Amino acid sequence: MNKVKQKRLEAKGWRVGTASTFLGLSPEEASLVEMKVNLGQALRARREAHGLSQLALAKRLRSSQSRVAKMEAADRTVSIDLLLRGLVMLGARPRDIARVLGRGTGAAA
Amino acid sequence: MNKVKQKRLEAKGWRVGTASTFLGLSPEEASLVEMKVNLGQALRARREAHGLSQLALAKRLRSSQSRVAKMEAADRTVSIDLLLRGLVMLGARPRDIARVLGRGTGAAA
DNA sequence: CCACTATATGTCATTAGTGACATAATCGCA
DNA sequence: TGCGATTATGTCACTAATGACATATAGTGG
Repeated sequence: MNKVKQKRLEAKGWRVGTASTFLGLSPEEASLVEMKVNLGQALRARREAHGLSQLALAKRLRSSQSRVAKMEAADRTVSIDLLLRGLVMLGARPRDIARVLGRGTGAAA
Repeated sequence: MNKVKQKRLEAKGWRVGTASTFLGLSPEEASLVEMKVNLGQALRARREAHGLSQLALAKRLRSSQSRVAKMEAADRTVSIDLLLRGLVMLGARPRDIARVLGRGTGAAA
């Protein structure tokens, strides 16, 4: 797991980083969180590649800046559905999304 | 788009199949529906591979038989989050899910 | 035919996700 | 330094998703 991702998780209280953690987080839950974080990062990357602010993207999504921020941060209150909608709105096709999901953090490996 | 998938979509009123349709369904929405249908099919395949009934899977998911049926049918009322939870619960890893999402129906191609 | 099992479909109360807003950091840039 | 733009975080009313239940529709074996 890379530094950036870990920091992001810890910041949101996912309790991921330091060795003893992952306690209380089943492998299944970990998989889902991992996917969500990857999608959040991909969303940010795409948004920036499009030269859009969070506010600008929010308008396209008929959402709000704060929610976009939470999407990129993989906040507990954002669904994967919403992340996918955001990515698709930024031109991501299913195969692009597939590539993002596949990005291993080395969980099982 | 293959026959089975199309039948499934039409049955649920997604109005997909016959040439003139896809009207009122934006490319973005189509992408999302397509992914959802693929996930539903994958869920059924995995469940059957595990020799589980919908009811048995429902118990593992702490859900109900009816909801599992709706998941596999890609019902409008089921979220992609729920589908992913189901798949992960059946042992699918992110890379497995990625493969499912990537299955093109020829939308953009 | 009936009994049993599995799946499909509709409805509804409870819960979780959402958009919107306020506010606080953060980051140039003059 | 302050100012404008961008991003982060907390809260809340409203909406959509969920589990549960009832019921319907196959299919299977007596």
